[in-house]
Amino acid sequence: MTAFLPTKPATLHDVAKAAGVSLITASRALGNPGIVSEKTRVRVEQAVEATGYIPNLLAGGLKSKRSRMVAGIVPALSVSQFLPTVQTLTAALHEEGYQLLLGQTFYDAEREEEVLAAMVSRQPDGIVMMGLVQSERARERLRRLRVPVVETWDMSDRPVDMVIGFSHLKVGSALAGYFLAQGYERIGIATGSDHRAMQRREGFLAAWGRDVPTAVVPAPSTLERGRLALGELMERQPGLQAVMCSSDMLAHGILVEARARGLRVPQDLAVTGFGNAEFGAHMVPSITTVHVDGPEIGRLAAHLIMDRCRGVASAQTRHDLGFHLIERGSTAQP
Amino acid sequence: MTAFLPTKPATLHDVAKAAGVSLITASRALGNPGIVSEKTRVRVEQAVEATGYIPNLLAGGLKSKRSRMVAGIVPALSVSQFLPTVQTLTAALHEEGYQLLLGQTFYDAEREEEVLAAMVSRQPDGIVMMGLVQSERARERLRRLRVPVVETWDMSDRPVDMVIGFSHLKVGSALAGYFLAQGYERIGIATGSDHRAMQRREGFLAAWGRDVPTAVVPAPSTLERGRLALGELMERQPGLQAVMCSSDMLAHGILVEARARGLRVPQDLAVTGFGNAEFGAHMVPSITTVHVDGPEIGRLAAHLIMDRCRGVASAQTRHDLGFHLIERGSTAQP
DNA sequence: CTGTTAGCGCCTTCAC
DNA sequence: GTGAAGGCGCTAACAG
Repeated sequence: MTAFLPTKPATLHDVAKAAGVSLITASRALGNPGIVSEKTRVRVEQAVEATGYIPNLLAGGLKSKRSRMVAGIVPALSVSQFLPTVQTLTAALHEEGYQLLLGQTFYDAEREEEVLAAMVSRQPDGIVMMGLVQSERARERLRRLRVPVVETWDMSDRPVDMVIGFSHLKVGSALAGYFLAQGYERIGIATGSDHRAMQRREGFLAAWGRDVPTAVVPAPSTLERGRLALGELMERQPGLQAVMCSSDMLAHGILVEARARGLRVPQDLAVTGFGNAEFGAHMVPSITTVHVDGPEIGRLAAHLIMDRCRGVASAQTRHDLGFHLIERGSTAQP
Repeated sequence: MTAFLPTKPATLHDVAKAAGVSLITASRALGNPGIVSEKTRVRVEQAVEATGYIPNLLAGGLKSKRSRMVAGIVPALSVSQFLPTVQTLTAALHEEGYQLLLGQTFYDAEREEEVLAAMVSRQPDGIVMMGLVQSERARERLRRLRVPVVETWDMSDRPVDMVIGFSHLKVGSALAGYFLAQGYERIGIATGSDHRAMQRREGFLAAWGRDVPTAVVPAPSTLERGRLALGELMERQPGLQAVMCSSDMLAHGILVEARARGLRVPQDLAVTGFGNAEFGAHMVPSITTVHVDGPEIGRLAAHLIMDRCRGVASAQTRHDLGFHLIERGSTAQP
């Protein structure tokens, strides 16, 4: 009946007219079907079909103050560490009619502020950060904003709002404990330069008790940089027995370089990674690593934010998901 | 002066009052500084500082019909193939004050329609798809919408709107040509089940001239599945000499499994991948692969969409970026 | 260069 | 259960 050429997209007003009800009734039939009569609801739904109506969520958000968008901020999309988290976050939000706005900081505090400002302008119902918010100014602004903020992949006594993650210091000390138990003495560290990797190094050193030659590689952590790191460490530490790496890809590079130099792993050189990437479990030798439940971080972040939006906030602001060490062939004989 | 407690966030109205100008002048001072007087601009900027004003882009978008958001849709974030594209897309959009809304289809046509509908409700100024839009219904809807749509990582005679990519058929036939030139005879294919990988297989078979044993692995393509695929292919093709893989990670799995079985690469078994992942260049042996300029796809997509928004659209709707084969150690002696 | 007027499309508040 | 106003925050379109 109202099948005009779609010169102008249909608005709720058109739907209401087609259904013979008022605008607000049409709105309720779609947004809160329980409170209108069955008959009305059906007629409105038919009118939606007939008009090809697509709701404008921007307009809805303007009045209702709920944009149904969540900002998700990563250092860079190429940091594969965070991908499972972003994936489940996006999927869980989608289930509830929320969408993710993606931003990248490139490990730069200034860009972080810029990206956060850009996100905030879009009135997100929540903000999920991979890592802690670096800039103190940004932390302060976010606090004032009264928007749920979830920092992830780290732990803090003083989060902006909520935090889901684990202690990188403890990961480091757990690895040091493992190295000690294995009896390694001349060791090295190959690490990315980001805050979290450096925290793991700190934790390692604290438990290890003395300084350790360290090759710091710029982001992103690639296989090639792992290879170069081994070269550097072997020069600096004669008789190198074991290397702790800040990612599985760096560890992979160490394995490749070790083989190229004729070193047997783990007999001549032991290697550990971080992140439990899929490939590490199935290589030969497989890579000893630290596992963190990345997907769960994303799911939990989504739910914490959506609960806040619904007003069913829990008091718990710190969620420590822990980690565990997975011993594999790169440090131990099968 | 107006440093009240931030009970209500400042609006442009507050800024205008603080600056002693009208609302619209304040709007122009921020959105189009060139057309107001220097003095006015400075006063408005000071008022912004004083009030802590943060623009509400939702409200602006409602009136101006420009949301300054672009939808970016991937099969899944874990498909690392697309990451460089999404990364540059997001970054290029950010430069111009646009943000990316992220969606995932999980290779499912129904979810694709769902995600597109959700995105469209947010009034994006453009839509970037990784891959072609599958569902015919969704294609038709997108056409009506009069929103710039860029399909990527593929080529089509009949894109919804614009397409940036290359021909997967040609990639396949190029690989077959290479296999023929190398003199391989008993070969196999290990491939993901997605449309693009299957197109490469089709192209390969067409140029190869006869059927080839194929191990189809479910998404995502992992190292483990590569290992399993080699087992399957060796059973089905005695004397296997070479395997074409649909991704570098699958090829990596083949290499691992080959070594585990005591096969030398490339002497006993040659392997090719796809995507030119960083690790493939630096492993030993390095992986022969097909390179595609993923970052450029993202940049170009961003610019095509932003040009359309500015009305400076070019007539070219198909952008074939091509590809090239990179010969490395997994098929050739150094 | 600046201001007034009139909405964008929807949802909240209050009536009926 | 339904409806009539009014306004969310901002910006096009005209005027001055």
